[in-house]
Amino acid sequence: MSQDDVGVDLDTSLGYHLKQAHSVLRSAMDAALRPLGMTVPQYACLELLHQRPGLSNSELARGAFVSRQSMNVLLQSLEREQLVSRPDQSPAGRALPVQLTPLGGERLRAASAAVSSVETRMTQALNINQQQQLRDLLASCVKALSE
Amino acid sequence: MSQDDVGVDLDTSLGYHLKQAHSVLRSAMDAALRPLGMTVPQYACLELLHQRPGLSNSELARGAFVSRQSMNVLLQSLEREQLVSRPDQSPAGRALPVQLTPLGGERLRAASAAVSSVETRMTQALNINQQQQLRDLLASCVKALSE
DNA sequence: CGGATCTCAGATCCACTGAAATCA
DNA sequence: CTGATTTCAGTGCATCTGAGATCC
Repeated sequence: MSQDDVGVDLDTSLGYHLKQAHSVLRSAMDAALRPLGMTVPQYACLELLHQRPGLSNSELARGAFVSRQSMNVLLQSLEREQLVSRPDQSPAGRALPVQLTPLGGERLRAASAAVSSVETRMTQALNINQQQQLRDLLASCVKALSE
Repeated sequence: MSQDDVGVDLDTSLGYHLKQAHSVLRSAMDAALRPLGMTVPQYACLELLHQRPGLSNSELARGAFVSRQSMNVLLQSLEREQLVSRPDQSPAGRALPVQLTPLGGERLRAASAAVSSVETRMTQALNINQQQQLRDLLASCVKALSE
């Protein structure tokens, strides 16, 4: 467990810190959503739909950082649970706009509260400026890697 | 795609930015390691072993943020490829200390170079102070969530 | 390009066994 | 000192999720 050997690369690697933070946050969100019978990808999908109603499967997949296939099976399960609805026929083109049902909105409120408390806990040691800094720095990294 | 509706929560959510950054970085690392025939978890395991030789399966799992079982099958594949070695019998207790083989060290060097170039690309828009800030802010989040 | 299905690899959960440390 | 309890390591099994390829 000691780190007094040659390799301290991990401690200076941004990628490692990013991976660690993501892992810890993911675990905390899992734990917070489990009592509600919801998974993190499901929550992400519902949250996305709340803010951008009528997104297609592919758009939801991109927004939730999963593949189209994964989002499709996820949507099927959400449809079975009556949390979202899709028309049988596409109104234009091939995309089927997904809508949040009233029940879906209800479940989302509870899930949002749980997730918000996790995020609050995560950022409790950071002031407003630091939170903004962190968002900006992460956005810079994303932008640099996407170019 | 427009975001002129009520929900802008995603843009202010640290969790979303974290998820996005992690996703983009993961994709970039996947792409960089693919030509070398290596996956991200494999690289993480080798890098960890390089810096802390003799770690056990469980310790490697914690360090790479995967389950013990996943790390175990990963180690089995690395053993088949002669990149790591484990004694048949445990010298003490039940833990089998894992060692990097010369071939493993060789492959790791190439993989490290590929990953480093990705990390450099990611942080090229950030100066030294900003990189340190980002590490510190992420560490604060991890610490807050772990308490 | 978007949607749906099939198939496969990867990861996790659950449970069991074994060994070491700790304590009554 | 001994024996019970706790903790942690490794492994196999069943299962689930996610991604790729393909077709429409």
